[in-house]
Amino acid sequence: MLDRVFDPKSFETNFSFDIEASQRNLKAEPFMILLPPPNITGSLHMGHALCFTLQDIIARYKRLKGFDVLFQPGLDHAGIVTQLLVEKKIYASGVQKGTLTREQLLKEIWFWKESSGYKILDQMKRIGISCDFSRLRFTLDEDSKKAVSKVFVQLYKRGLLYRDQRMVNWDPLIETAISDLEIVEKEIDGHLWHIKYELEDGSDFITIATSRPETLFGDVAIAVSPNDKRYTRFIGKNVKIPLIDRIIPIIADKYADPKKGTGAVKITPAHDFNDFEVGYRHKLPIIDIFNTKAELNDKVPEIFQGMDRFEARKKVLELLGKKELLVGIENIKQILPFGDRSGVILEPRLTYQWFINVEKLAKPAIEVVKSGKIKFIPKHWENLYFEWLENIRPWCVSRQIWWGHRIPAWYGPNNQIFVAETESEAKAQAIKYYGNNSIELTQDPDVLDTWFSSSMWPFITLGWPQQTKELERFISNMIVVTGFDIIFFWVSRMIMMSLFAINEIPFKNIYIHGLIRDSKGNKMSKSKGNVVDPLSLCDKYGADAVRYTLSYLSSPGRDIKMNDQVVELSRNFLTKLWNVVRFAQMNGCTNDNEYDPNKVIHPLNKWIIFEIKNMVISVEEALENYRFDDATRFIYQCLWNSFCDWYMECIKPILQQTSLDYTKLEGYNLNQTLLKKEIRDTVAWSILQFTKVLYPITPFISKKLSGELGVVEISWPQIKNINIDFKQSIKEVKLLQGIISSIRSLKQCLQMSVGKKLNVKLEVMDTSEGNFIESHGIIISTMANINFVDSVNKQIPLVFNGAILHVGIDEKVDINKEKIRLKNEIENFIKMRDATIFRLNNSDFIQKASQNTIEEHKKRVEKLNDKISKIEYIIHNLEIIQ
RNA sequence: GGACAUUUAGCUCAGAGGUAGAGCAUCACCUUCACACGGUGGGGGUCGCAGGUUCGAAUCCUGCAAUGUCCACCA
Repeated sequence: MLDRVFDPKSFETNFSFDIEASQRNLKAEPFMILLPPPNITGSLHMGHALCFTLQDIIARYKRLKGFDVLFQPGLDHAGIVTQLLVEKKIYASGVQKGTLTREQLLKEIWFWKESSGYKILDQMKRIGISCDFSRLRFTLDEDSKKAVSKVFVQLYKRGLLYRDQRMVNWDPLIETAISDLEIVEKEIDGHLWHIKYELEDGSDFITIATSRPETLFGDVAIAVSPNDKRYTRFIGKNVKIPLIDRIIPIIADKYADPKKGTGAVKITPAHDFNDFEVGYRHKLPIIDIFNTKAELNDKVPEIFQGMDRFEARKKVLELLGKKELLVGIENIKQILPFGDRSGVILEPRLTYQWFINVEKLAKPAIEVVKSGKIKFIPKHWENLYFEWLENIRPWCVSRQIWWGHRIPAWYGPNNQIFVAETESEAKAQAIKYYGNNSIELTQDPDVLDTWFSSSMWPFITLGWPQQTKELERFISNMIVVTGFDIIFFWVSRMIMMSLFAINEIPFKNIYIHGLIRDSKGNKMSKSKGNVVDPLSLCDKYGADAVRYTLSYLSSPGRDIKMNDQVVELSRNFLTKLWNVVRFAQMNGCTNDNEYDPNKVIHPLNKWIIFEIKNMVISVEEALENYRFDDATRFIYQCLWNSFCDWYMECIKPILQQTSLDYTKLEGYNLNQTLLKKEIRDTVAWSILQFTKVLYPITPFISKKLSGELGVVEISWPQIKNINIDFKQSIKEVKLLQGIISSIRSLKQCLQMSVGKKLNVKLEVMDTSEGNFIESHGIIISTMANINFVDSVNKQIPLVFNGAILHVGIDEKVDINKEKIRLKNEIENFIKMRDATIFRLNNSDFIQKASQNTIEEHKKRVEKLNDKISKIEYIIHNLEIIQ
């Protein structure tokens, strides 16, 4: 017997889903869910919980539907993040910065990974994610390394990957290049300083505006617009750079915008993307004044050398001020690029890096989505995908850090590059090239962008480059579930790489879920302190409640506002379910394998079977379309409104009765014992259907409760074989519900004294409905809390098909309220009826509306007329009493 | 500057060319034997605004507004 109190902690931790997650059926249709590998530095946040839960719902549903499901977990080595974290730890322990060798650092990181890198997997298990943990993959394991090298070489051989000296975004804290996607732009309050540059001969000066005065040491020209009359006379003359008096030319270039600043702009090719372009056009030199940490180098006067860029700015301004060359300061809003990992302002920097010419890879990737081979759900995310791919720029894939896939490129003495999967192959190439086998090769010190290996995740997890059975079976039969924020980083690159490396689409569907927000709709962030921790929610309400909430709130294209209150709702629902099973146990309802829903006789049983069948069909349809919200809602409504509020309440009086016998009734042929047995079996059967459809969403409680009723293995409901004719039963139960609701409303309106039962005289017409009402009187009297009597004095008649219920009322009761209520009701019905009649009288409507619609309208008028006349009858009688 | 999304009850959100929905909150009543994390009965909305298409628009189209997000640019 279940505990009186529903406490998820009492059973959730007892369950493990490892076995079913690893069970495979090679004869069944394959289906894979591509789990985005969390970082080894990660711990489970709400976004993970959402993403993984939705995937787990799909995985479990597909398993129940008989698919061969592969749901494989993985971990991402997360280059920069992990290296920063471990370095910080090492430095905190007293090690001097910069003294660590590459080998020492890598050893420390591997050690850290083995001791703390698996935390998130346990947290995933806590929320019931049923991956096959025996197939765990890591983006930096040996097989991944082989695959990464192979693809790198392929790209290189096809000319899609190259090494080049170009301007890149440089992170001076981590001292590495990063890709365009790793930039976060932030608006800050900045200044525009106006600085005088004197002409070489001292005869005049030109004033430029800059937000970065410290870069003047790297200036190589002043540019003005060729159309700017203010400056025409300066073009071709030379100026002296303030403080250092180096001579540079004034040039005309369309880049200089007369409307911006002073119209004259200093050109510093080494430290600005646009200036680099201008410098290139005018064949100007490039003077890089920073080291890798963005400290000033030996290209500047000695007092500035080694100075940080911001310190240098202050000093430059101070000196300019003293020389009266600083002639104005404007306050401006600036949008500056920050490193998303380091949080510092990035510097444009000219370096040698490896780039992928993604433009070529993008074309087929656009095509597979345009042609519908790959679908985004919701569809509108395609726009974002296309927009990015159509304007894509080369992807800088090299990083000047140590933790990651080492670039498989080696350099000979004259810097000749040898790209190969292994060092010995590179060596072989070198021997051929130099005709000499005593050549020393040095491997490129850099590693690849973490997203390079992530982009290969769909096929490296399946064993590529080996042609495994899994690869053949599951590639292209996948769904990926993720957030919109990594469509660029991950999704699009996986599509490009799969098409390139294995010539297959990696997956068919991309489900893009919403963003988790706090209850006010703000993004969750540590700095705001509004982060909701999924694991503490699990501790408070249970993992099932958290999962249920996420599923319930996952409407396509909408963000999820998460707070305790919504999880409470889920917990309440699960409590309800828990108590339903307690009821079943108290009434001896357990699973009977002989039970056949097609053979039930009692209309209530037929009706609830019908309701459940419909619910299952709806849930299936919803899940097939990834409408987790709908699926959850259908189950909720069926369990709570149909099963608990009506079915269970109706059968209670029957189970408690000792003298009820349906054998007399035509077509029933149910004696007391058989009837109760049929009800108990239907209760158990119904609950089991609920545990089945809920299993993908709330696996813990489903498993627990199903077990309580004697079923250990959970399967998807078999409802296709249920083919009884429900029509009559639905009609009867609706009649029953109508009668009960009417009496309840009436009673409430009359404000009868607490707990007092109404006396009702039942007048039965000799019809099947009449007989039905009479024989189910026990249900009506219990549910509506009335006594059936032979006669009543002062009464209100309630008219139904087949019977009139004369509701006896107290002499003192004020029936005016009831009259007002009924008059309002009748007014509404009349309005509705007249609107419908008006439409039917409209010749355009009759001509143009569909036949079905017209029929519906006619039926509606009939029904409304019937209701109206019944209420009129009651009002008429009320007036007589008065 | 460009694009996308959102706008429906006090709140959170479904819906959708033909009678405006749910949960929470609210009001009234009820400790009845599965459940007060419960039950019963109520109240509450010109579906952001303005046009258009249609017999009929909350729903389709156009424009606008507000909010959010992304991309691009900025001396």
